Amino acid sequence: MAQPDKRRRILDAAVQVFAQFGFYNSKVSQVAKEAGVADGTIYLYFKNKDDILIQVFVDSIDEILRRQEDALADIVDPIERLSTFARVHFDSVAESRALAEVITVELRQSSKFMRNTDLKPFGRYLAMIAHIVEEGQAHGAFSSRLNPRLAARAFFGAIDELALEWAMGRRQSSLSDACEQTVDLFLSGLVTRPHAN
Amino acid sequence: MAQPDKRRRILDAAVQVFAQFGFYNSKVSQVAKEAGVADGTIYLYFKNKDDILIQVFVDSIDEILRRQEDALADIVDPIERLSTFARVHFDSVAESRALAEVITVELRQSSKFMRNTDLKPFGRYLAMIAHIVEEGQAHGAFSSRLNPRLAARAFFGAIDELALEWAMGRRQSSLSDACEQTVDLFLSGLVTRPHAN
Amino acid sequence: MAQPDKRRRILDAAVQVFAQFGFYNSKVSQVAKEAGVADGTIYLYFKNKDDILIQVFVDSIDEILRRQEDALADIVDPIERLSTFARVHFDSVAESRALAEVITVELRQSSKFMRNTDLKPFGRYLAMIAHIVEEGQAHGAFSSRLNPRLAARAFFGAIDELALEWAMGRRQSSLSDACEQTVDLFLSGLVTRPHAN
Amino acid sequence: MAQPDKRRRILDAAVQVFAQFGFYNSKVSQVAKEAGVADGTIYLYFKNKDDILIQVFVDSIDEILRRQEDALADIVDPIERLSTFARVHFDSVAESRALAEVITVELRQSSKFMRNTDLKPFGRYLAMIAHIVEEGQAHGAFSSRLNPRLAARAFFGAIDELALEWAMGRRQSSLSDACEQTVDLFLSGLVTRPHAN
DNA sequence: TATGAATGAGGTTTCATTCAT
DNA sequence: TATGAATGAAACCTCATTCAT
Repeated sequence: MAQPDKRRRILDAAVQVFAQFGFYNSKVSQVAKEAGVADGTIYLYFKNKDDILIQVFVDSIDEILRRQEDALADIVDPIERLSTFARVHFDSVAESRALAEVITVELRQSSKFMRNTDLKPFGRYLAMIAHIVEEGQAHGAFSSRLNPRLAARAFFGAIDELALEWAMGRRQSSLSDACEQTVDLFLSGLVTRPHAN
Repeated sequence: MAQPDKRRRILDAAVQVFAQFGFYNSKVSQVAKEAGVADGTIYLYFKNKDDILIQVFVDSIDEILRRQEDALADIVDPIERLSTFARVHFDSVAESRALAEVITVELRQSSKFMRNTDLKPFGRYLAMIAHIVEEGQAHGAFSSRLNPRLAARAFFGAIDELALEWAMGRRQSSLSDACEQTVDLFLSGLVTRPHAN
Repeated sequence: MAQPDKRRRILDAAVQVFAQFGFYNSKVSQVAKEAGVADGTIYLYFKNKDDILIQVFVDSIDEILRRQEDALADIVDPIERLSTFARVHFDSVAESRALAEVITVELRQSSKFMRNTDLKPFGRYLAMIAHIVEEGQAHGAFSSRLNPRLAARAFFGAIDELALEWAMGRRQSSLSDACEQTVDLFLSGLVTRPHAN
Repeated sequence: MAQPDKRRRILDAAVQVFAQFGFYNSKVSQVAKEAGVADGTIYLYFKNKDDILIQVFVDSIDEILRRQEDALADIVDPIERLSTFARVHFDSVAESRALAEVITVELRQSSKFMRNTDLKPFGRYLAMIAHIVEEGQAHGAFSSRLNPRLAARAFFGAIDELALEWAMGRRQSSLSDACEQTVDLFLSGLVTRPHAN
């Protein structure tokens, strides 16, 4: 008792356990044990097991969204904005491989979750990318041929897949390399004229 | 009596059920009912519930691999090869939204599945893309700056994410558009000189 | 097909399988495989799984009863009759350890079987012993203090337990020794005056 | 809520249910109902259904072993020791016919149980008898012709069979009579000179 | 707030038995 | 007679959730 934030400890424990066993193969009692609380205590902070996963996701996306906003605040060049976005994403994922696995793998898993209105944060994340693309198009820096939402989705898919590869432990190069190359790949396709890298 | 291929009927039923409810929220008895067989019959053809999902995946990838090989057989131009690959992928996915959902969503879900040696077909799928990239680099058509495996993974992530968006029913444009734009995006990044589209 | 006695083969197979796995842990399909017949064939010769065990028992007891009757036919001395009985029992058991295990272990297992009227043969077996004791008492060779049925039951328990020990593979002496000593032990208690052995 | 010892209540319930229906024909839910607990509660105290039977056995043998040790503590005469042993055994069995049936019938049933190392208590029980015989032989009270382990096993078989007869409800005389006669029978065979009964 | 023993609904799986061939 | 694919009832066991303390 007396730990300042029990909710936080449960969420952290959940990330570890879900990453190792998968959401549906994880037991609430495992999470409780990892968090050092009683099983019943979980239900003082979360509605049910699903809710733990949702909160993990919401909290994580919120945190990354905050970081993205901070990082992008002073950048105006569209190309630099997109490349910064990718780097912040990779850096965030790199902080916790377990978290990366949970948000990229577990969450897609069920339409129940994906269709959940509480997952709007994910929509906001995609919208953020799309917005960067639109800005770039407005600036004339990005090709106007592309549908911003599709480009955003494809961009997210690419960086997420690379983060997943890294998280699953089959990485054959550093996250940093992956980041650079992905950005490179995409920027070439986006910019009206291939940027001199 | 009994329809000729009961195994096939069970797999098809499983795809429908898993797509609708998610693997872990699907009951074996639902699959049996959908397939029009008794619960026990499932276990004459599959080791257990997990095995059904694995076989869905293996069979599907095998089928798509076959299609890709057929489609690519006579194409030599690297750019065209990659764009054909993407189109075949989208076309395959378009055939069964349920199957798309299952192979893109359910399968990531558990490292238990992803690490399973039976899932080597997925590795072959990625290798196929990487190979196309390498050929392109050898031909001088694709930039040699890129790590083929990373590029393959990113490419797969992008097209898979778009297929997922389409499958999950939030598509705001046709699969066909998505295909075209993704290819466009990537090819611009890959080719040594931006191709005139 | 064409095997002369399929019923016999199924019974023999059942003895082997039941002895190894225990009745309730044996599968009808195992018995069928061991007997080299199809699962369904079993049901042409036996009402159900229980019936197989009952028939194993009935057949075995019938066989031993026949042997006992043959062996005892020409013996009149009560002491010799009892010692012969024990020897025939041990010899029969020694012929098939599997059979010994089935009839001594599996059959007690369920009151369902023990109370079954089809198990009368077991009653006949006990009655045979009791009869030998009664004759001995009439001849004045055995003490009349004893209740023949109790003595029969105790005698059976003793030789059966030794047969079980032997069958279960923890025997530390030969069946033959066990036989001799048991008879010795009992005869000393039965005879009006300790016989000179 | 919750009687002090739920484990005890489950064991007692199990004895009743197993005795009536046989182990393999008993359902865990029957035991739970008889014990007045939920099905799942069983698994807080026992690993699985098999474990319940094993614990019934281990607990019972432990209890009887304790009684035997108490009863034999002050007795030195070998003949009296053996006859006391038999009486304690019969008395223990007489306390609960259901328990008698379970420990004598169900437990033999499966080599899985008999070969289980947890059943060492049964070995200790046999060793106790063998020890009494050895002491008797050392004292010169019992014939040295006999192998103590064989005699112990035969003795156990005899008293157990009589206890079983009594438990199964076909008893034609009292347990007390059975006890007396068995002891009588055996002692006559064991003692160097027939004791004056 | 916190606990953790108890609950009990319900899923996966087994396997004796059937029956069309 | 013989087969063996198919059946489907039912049991064991798990585990998310509750609630008395």
